[in-house]
Amino acid sequence: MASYNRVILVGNLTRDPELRYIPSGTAVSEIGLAVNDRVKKGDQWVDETTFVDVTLWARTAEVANEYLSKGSSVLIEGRLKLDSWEKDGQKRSKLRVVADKMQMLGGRSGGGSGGGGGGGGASRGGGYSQQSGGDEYSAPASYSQGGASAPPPEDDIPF
Amino acid sequence: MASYNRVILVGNLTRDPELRYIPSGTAVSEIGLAVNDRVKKGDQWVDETTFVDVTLWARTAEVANEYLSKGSSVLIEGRLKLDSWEKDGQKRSKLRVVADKMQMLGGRSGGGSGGGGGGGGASRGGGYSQQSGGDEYSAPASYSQGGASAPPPEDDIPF
Amino acid sequence: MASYNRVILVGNLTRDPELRYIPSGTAVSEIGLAVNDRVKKGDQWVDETTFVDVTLWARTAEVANEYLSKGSSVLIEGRLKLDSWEKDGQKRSKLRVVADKMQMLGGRSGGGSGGGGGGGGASRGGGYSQQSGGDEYSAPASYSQGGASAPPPEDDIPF
Amino acid sequence: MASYNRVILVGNLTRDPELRYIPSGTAVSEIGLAVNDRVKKGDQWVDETTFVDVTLWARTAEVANEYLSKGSSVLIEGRLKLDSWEKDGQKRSKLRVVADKMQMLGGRSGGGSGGGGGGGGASRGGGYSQQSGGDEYSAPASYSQGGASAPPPEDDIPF
DNA sequence: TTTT
DNA sequence: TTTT
Repeated sequence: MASYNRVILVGNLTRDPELRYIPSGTAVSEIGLAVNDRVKKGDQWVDETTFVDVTLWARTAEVANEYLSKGSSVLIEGRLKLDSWEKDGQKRSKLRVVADKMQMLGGRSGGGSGGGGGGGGASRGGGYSQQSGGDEYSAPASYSQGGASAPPPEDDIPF
Repeated sequence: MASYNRVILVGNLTRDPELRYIPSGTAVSEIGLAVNDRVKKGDQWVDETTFVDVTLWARTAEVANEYLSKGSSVLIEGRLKLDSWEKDGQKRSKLRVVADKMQMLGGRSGGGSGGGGGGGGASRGGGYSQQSGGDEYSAPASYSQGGASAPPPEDDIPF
Repeated sequence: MASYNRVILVGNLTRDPELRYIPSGTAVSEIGLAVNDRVKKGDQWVDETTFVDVTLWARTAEVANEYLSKGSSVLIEGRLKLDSWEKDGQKRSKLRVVADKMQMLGGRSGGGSGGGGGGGGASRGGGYSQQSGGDEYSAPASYSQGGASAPPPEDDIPF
Repeated sequence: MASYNRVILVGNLTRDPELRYIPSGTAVSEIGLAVNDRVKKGDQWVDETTFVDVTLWARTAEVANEYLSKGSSVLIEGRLKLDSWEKDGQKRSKLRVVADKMQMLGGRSGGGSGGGGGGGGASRGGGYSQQSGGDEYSAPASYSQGGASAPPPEDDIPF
């Protein structure tokens, strides 16, 4: 039972974040990440894009919703999670990433949110956070791994 | 295009490795990993198992085939890869891990390898490698990321 | 200001853990880790050992103290931290790792834990945690990153 | 002997890279990284900067030298290495990071190098690499882990 | 469903 | 298809 599960990704959002709240009031956000690797296939290097769905919780979800948009560059640290559900009597499952940390990277800030900003203890550093728009957030441990359990039926999953 | 893609897992094999050789002669091995996390769901800790398919290449594939078996404990470092294929005119895809490194962990050595092994420059350290059965292997960079491209049709994928 | 700091190590303890409590009552434990890499130097592979000091906090510190001993195999996830101090009017500093997670690996259980065992919500799974002694612990976020700051002068660094 | 050694950092260069060539002709570059974490100390969040010296080899070293400068934002993947030397009859040692991969992050591109760039198989993608200056490089396995061994006495460590 |  |  020695186990360890860690994923670290840097990529770009394939769409705007989708934020919702579960009944307990905890925020959840889903983002799609495109990660572009350059890998060796046979004897030549080719670009290969990996699309990964990422779930963010609590404050991290809200920050993502506020500051990220389609195209944003972001670093995600989390773990692999296997979602399972039934469809037409068929068992289906899908790997996703559940984020523990999210770090915006300057690269395509987009419209740049503007207002609000941080609040609470999650804001980072002093003045420079405005200039750069790059901050790291991580949910309190008690939220970071869920809170909701509903396996998303996502009827419209494309694969 | 700033991208980064890294996965680090410790888990147990759900089945014996399956080794094959692609036409170019490069070895490929598939293993199934069960990773047991203890995560917080709402206000209590629950066990959650994530099943991940891992592809190993070249020497690493052969070492896995020789020394690992169902139940073996192993650390895998690699990257997420999205396999895509069509089935009944439907696009399907699935995340897996392509390993760069494999490190056996003492824990359930199973039948214990047996013969020879190692060879070449890949054997690690001196006498202690026998005792522990724990060694780290990584394929040469030129192999580690593929060589074959066939998207496994895997007609019998269970999800 | 975009920053990220992550270290993942598997190695063996170079000495028994040293546990103490800071005034606030939080547990701190120091362990020394030996990490054995096989690296390429010029055209041949050589063994290279890296010695790293690791600080563990709170429950993780206590678990380490109870279950680990010299020689134990362990996986540590944490971050690099630069300790700074003065000695003879000279500024000195030293990198160490502050652990967020600790995962015992079966490999050299040593004298084997013995008493007590887990307690509270931190114990993992059912009966098997006794058998194997391998479990993952992580301190609540509120502890995991410090609380004390005293830069250990460590005059007696062992290398 | 089960060992694993992985460090992943995102930070900013504290100075311009220093490039040199070892007798065999292999390039080596040294960079200083400042990693800004926000960590909990007692009951409040404080900023904490960790300064880390990073060694890059071969093509990665040359790319760093060409595209990075003081202030640049970069992601480094590598391993911890303990350099040891004697000074005044005293054994000294110091942890550094030896990079396997380097990924420039848009954030403070600086003057933007300009000319030439890329070359060979290491250039990434098409036209966009010029625009963004953000690419990932990794040395061939045969270089990535050393070749030279000279332990830098670094009398002038800046902290 | 895909981003740069 | 699941391991401990």
